Amino acid sequence: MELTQIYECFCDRTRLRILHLLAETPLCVCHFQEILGEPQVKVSKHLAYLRSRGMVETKQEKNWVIYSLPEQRGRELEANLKCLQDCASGDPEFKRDLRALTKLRRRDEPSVAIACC
Amino acid sequence: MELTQIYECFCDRTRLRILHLLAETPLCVCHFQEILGEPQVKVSKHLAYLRSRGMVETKQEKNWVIYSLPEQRGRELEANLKCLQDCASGDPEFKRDLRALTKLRRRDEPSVAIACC
DNA sequence: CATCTGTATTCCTGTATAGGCATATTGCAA
DNA sequence: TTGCAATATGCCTATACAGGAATACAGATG
Repeated sequence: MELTQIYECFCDRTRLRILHLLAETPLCVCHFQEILGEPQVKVSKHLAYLRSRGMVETKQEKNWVIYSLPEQRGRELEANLKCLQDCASGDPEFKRDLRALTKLRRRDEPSVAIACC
Repeated sequence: MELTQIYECFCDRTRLRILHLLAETPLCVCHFQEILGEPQVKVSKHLAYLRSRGMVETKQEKNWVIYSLPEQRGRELEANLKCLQDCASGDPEFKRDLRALTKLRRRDEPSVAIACC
């Protein structure tokens, strides 16, 4: 994956929030909708953008599509994801997202990524 | 500086090469032209882009304009610049740029950033 | 089959950029 | 002053998104 492609994926706030969440756990579209508070189209399009660039992978689970970070990540992607996590730790919005995720996981325990919505 | 703004600056190869060089030393426009092998307009415009976003600072030195990274860098910028340096170390083009810089500095010693071209 | 749910896509409009060419600008030197 | 060197800017065209509205599609369920 080209370095600039990584940064192209990173240069939108919604996509950053998505990737930040995915660093924590795989998620389906409706989870993103709920946590980010963004309309379905917007979320879906950004996910498509990320997928078209190999930044995320998908897996069909019944009616849902589960997004996750790729299993195999290049050195550069790995470094930048780590850097993002570091930067995110000081940002109120990212922290809020993480709290929302935690609450949602507690609610849906134990099968988060399956019976997701 | 907003995190996404950093990534917007990072998502063009020419700008990445510029920033990678600036992490080493301040430089004037014609140095960039020479090292990058890109036309003056292109270099100048990318530098203007970076300056308009506070990613670089300038200083007039006689007939030349010396560009440098800002003295004060936020935590996020610092982290991402470091990450960029790390990623660049494995990229042939970035390495070539660095070699070209070294050669140019040797040639222009000792007053690199002054009698620059 | 009919329908519902979750997700993707198409069409549209507005905005941002990339990069080239020509030209402007600024400071210095003869 | 005239001219040159270094740099910036305006105008142009092509391309890429962002985001909303409406619609399509696919799988599950009744």
